[in-house]
Amino acid sequence: MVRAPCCEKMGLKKGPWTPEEDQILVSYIQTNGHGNWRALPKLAGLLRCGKSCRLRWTNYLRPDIKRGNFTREEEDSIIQLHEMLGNRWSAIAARLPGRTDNEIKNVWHTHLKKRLKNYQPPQNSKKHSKNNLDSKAPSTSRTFNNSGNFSNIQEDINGPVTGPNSPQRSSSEMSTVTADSTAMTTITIDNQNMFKQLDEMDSCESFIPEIDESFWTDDLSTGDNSNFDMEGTGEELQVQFPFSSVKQESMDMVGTKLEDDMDFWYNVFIKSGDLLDLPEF
DNA sequence: AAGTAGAGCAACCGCCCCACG
DNA sequence: TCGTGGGGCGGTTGCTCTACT
Repeated sequence: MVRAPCCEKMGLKKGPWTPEEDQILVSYIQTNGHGNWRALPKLAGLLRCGKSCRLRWTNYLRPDIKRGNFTREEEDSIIQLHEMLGNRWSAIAARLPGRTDNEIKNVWHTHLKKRLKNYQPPQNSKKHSKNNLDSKAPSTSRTFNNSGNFSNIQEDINGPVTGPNSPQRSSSEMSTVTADSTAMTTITIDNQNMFKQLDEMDSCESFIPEIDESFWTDDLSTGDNSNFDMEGTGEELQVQFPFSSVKQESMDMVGTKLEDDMDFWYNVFIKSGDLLDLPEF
């Protein structure tokens, strides 16, 4: 069955909104609320479809929208959240008060992608052959490199990571930390668990610590290996950073800024999986 | 000053999810 | 249980502005 269009095309206006239309929409919603978007334009006397009204309201007219340029902090947050959530713009927007998904999406495509590209070093894609990755596995393989950046190898191969309810997700819950002897440590993340964790953390505003580039380039550039005390398990996990990184001393996830940051990544990369499969280093 | 290219951004399109009857 | 419609989301388009030649 062919679905009827969301609005009658004939006679309805498209394109940029005029100040008069904005005024009508705002005053109507302030008086009556938006209720049924499809019925709203008729009731308000607008020659627009409900979808257009909803978009205009949510992306531009809503009183709680923060206008103006994005701050460096906001941009950093977007980058971090995008690493975790992928193109789930609404989920990212939910963590940035006053910003809309559309705005974030635009900023990403116009500014941040370029910004990331500028310091994204070349990857050795041979290290991540498709054979090494279950094509149906709900995981994203991220590779730390010498600059401390990481890229989404799995996304490169299988397309973008989808949301937590995507039917493409399988029930596989394996998380792995692997390393080769040359240059990179690859951490395969179970997205299903990760998203579940993120959803659980929605209410925790302090979930994401401030991490700037110096976290990677300064703090993690002095050591060789690191021992992580697995939180709550008493189990010690040795993670080798072949880019000669992390401080030698044992880290207990509390205290210094470095340790707080590692706690964050520990939550994202390690704790998100139920199993750790640690091959020999 | 005029033409062109690129960037930025608002808005649209089409698909998907979910509530409801 | 299934069909339907509304709302939400991500991708894309196209207009406007600005910088450059």
